[in-house]
Amino acid sequence: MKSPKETSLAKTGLRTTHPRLLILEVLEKSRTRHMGAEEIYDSLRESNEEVGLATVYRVLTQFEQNGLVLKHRFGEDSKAYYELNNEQHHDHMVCVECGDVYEFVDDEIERRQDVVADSLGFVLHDHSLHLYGVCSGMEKNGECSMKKRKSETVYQVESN
Amino acid sequence: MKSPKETSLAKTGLRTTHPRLLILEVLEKSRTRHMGAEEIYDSLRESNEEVGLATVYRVLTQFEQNGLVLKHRFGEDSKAYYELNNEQHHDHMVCVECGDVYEFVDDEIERRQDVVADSLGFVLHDHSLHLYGVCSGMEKNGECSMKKRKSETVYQVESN
DNA sequence: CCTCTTTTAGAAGACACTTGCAATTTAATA
DNA sequence: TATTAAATTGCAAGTGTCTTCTAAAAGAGG
Repeated sequence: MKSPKETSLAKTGLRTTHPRLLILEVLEKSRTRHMGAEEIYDSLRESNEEVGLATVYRVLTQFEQNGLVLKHRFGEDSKAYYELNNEQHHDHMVCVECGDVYEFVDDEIERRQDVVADSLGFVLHDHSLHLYGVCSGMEKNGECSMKKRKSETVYQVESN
Repeated sequence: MKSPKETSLAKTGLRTTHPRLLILEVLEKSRTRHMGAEEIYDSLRESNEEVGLATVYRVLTQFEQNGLVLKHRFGEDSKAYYELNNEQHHDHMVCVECGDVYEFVDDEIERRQDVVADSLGFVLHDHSLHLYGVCSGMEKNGECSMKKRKSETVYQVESN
């Protein structure tokens, strides 16, 4: 009997190892769904799980290559952030004060991107849209508005 | 009598130095308008101009802080690219095969970004939109379509 | 539980910058 | 055009993030 995590590893051909299961677990439990490699490493050490930093990097790279996670770079930040791939395409809105990341989709923007690529004579492969601003919590009272957020869903903007 | 480059340096309060003028010149002459620090450094050394790499980095940082240049990171590329700030906001379309960068604006996308930020309760400060694909030249015959391009203008997509 | 292959930890290395500091250059003033 | 104080530079050393090397350990099939 395989756990869901074992199943997803099996599908990629990657062996089920302790470090890989642990890293998936950390990503699942992540409040913001977006974590840096070092952050994942620290989180593991706090739970007294001995996983080397090099392994964390290696595993994340493998996960990305196998579509299990998505990798992003935000703003000037020179490090990468990883999120579990929920198979639902989305863009990112990042709070420049608290660092939290919100996910959204806007169909109109998606459509226009195709038009733009087309106009320029490109075959579009991929895109990344990052919005940077200050979230309502930080704006109002300096307290991150996402702290208490429980469920994580991609915000679908009304195409009004 | 000041040259345009001296004038723009003066406006920032930065002293007119040989390295700074040279770097502005290299950026002006750049075919793609988007260059990495090391690339600028190499270009200078090819013209027998002795400017240290650290200086190139330092100057580019100062230029960015003073609004003379814009800094971008594209895709997985871990290095930064710089372009002269032409004061006309634009997004980027990058060819994943030849590496060339095209600039464009789409008013509809700009508008929708405001709507999205608003819906999420954010005060929008900034954004970056990168489209990745294959340019027509590379797609057709493996030859970069931008090579012969002379004038560089921001492509304004029809808001059809 | 044996054997083969994959994976891991830790150390060393790579890459893209950044910083400390003494020497040089700039530019305001004499 | 000299003088001089402050800004700037070059080089070397240092950082942060990530990758690679190797011997040892752990998975998976028989």
